[in-house]
Amino acid sequence: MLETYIIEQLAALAEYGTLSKVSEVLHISQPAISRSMQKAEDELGVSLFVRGKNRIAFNELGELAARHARIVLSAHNEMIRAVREADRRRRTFSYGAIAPAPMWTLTPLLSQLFPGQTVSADLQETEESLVEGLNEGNYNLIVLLRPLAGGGCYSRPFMREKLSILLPRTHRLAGRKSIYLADLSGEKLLIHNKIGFWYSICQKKIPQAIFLEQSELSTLREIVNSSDLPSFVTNISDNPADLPQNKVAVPILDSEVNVTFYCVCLADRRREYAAIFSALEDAAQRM
Amino acid sequence: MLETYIIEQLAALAEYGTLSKVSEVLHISQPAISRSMQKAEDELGVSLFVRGKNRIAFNELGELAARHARIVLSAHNEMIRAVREADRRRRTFSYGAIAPAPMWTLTPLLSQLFPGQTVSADLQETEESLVEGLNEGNYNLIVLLRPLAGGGCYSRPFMREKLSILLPRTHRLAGRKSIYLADLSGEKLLIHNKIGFWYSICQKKIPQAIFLEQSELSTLREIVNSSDLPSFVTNISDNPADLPQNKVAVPILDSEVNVTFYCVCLADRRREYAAIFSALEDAAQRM
DNA sequence: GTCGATTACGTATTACGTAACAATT
DNA sequence: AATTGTTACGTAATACGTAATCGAC
Repeated sequence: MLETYIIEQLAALAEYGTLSKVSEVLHISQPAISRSMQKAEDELGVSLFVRGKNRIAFNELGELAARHARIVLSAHNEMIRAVREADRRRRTFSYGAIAPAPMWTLTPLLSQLFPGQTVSADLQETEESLVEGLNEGNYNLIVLLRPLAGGGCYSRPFMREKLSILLPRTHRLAGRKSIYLADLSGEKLLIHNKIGFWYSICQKKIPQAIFLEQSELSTLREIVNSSDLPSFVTNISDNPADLPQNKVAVPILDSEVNVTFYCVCLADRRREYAAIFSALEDAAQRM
Repeated sequence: MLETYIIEQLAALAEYGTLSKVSEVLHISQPAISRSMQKAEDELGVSLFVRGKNRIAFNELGELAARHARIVLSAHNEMIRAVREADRRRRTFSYGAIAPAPMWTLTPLLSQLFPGQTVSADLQETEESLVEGLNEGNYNLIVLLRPLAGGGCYSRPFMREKLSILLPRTHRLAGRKSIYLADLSGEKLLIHNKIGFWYSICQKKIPQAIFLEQSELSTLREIVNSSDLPSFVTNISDNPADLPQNKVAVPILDSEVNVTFYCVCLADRRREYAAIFSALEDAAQRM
């Protein structure tokens, strides 16, 4: 029986050509490699090399053995990779979402429901990548803007989010009861760039607007508070009572920015995740 | 890195269920197996088992690891098998023949031409199995009754063999210059049963004959010499001068039993085996 | 009481590195 | 002189078996 370390060294010799090169790549002394190759021949009961006084090279059988060594090694590495990967998945609850708001509710909830597991949240801009991740097992759960029909999935609504524009009371639109995104044409707007699907919607529907992007949320808040530029708020991200005195939030009526989020999991996980859905139910009722 | 012996024991545990069973199957002590499994977990950095006080069972990750262990082991065994098989092929010259006569010439010749190699001869009754064996690499060379067209093969005739019937001078057919197999209808015939294609030809073409079979050639000769039953001789197997005084050899005219043998090898071996073919040429001229 | 698994411990194996050597470039 | 491979030798790692322990059937 050939031990793995010998097979590894055999494959390395095929790759690097000389024992000395193998020894420095694998951080093993040169004589050790030499002995390993002798042992390989001994265990196989076969000559694998043509040896000069200071040269070693594969013969035909050696080439064959080296090709097989690569195969064995790749199966070996795949074994280790697969087991570790399965373990990682077993101990992390990973979900993806189309927007940040649901994550503020979901992450704490999941941490509470699965105390042993790490909760990993992933913000994506497109629903396709989320659905793909769900089907490939990369996500235990995903949050979309619509229920996912068929495909062995189970969907459930759990949260509504409505976008408003935060305007200084002196702004030309501050008196409006409501507006459309199109009304903001030409404005300079402060915007967070890690907001999932919102970002592309706003880019698309506000003609000639200038977006002043900021990736740090706390920094963005400071800038919002200290400037007169319009920015976005939602019913979830911002409590109406906490808004600055000198500003007013005007609801935006476009249907694209008044959304319901849906939790989606694979159908065969529905039972396992029942606790999540009932907890979301409770949370929705308190909202 | 998981050493092979650990992977082997892991796979064995999946197969036999308990450490003690594995220990007796692999002839290793029970504590050794226990430690190996702990080491497997340690190296993978993952828990593979659910342990009771005197019970061990795979968990989900363990099942996965065991499945992969089987894969790794089969690649490992295939490596050893392939190398040893290639070595065996490298050191044996193996050929197959449709009849025994060519082997009497070929085997000594090949032993002489390839002194380092063992010559292995294989008698087959059908040409199909020979051609298949040639194409699969089981035979370096085969001997057929016809040249093999196409298929990347090279064919060369090297020997004729003609069948006669050996009759006591008192036999009703002993005076004939020649006969056909059909003339032997109803006879009791002594026959060797390891004669390749001859056997099925005779069975087929002599109606109502009774074949007294004998597998030992020397025994057959004795019986032939001490009885009055007809038997077969050929120009190759039997020198006319050595025939018993009280018997006569009558040629058989059926074309199926007056044959030319052809040596066939794969076309890309033609150069390598050139020495064989030229030696056969010489032998044929001396014949 | 037997069977199955683990721990403890001493032993034997063995894989390793260092050093020395031989031969090629 | 620098590089490459092998042999010799002492050491350190480690895989092993035996014995003992602890529970479960």
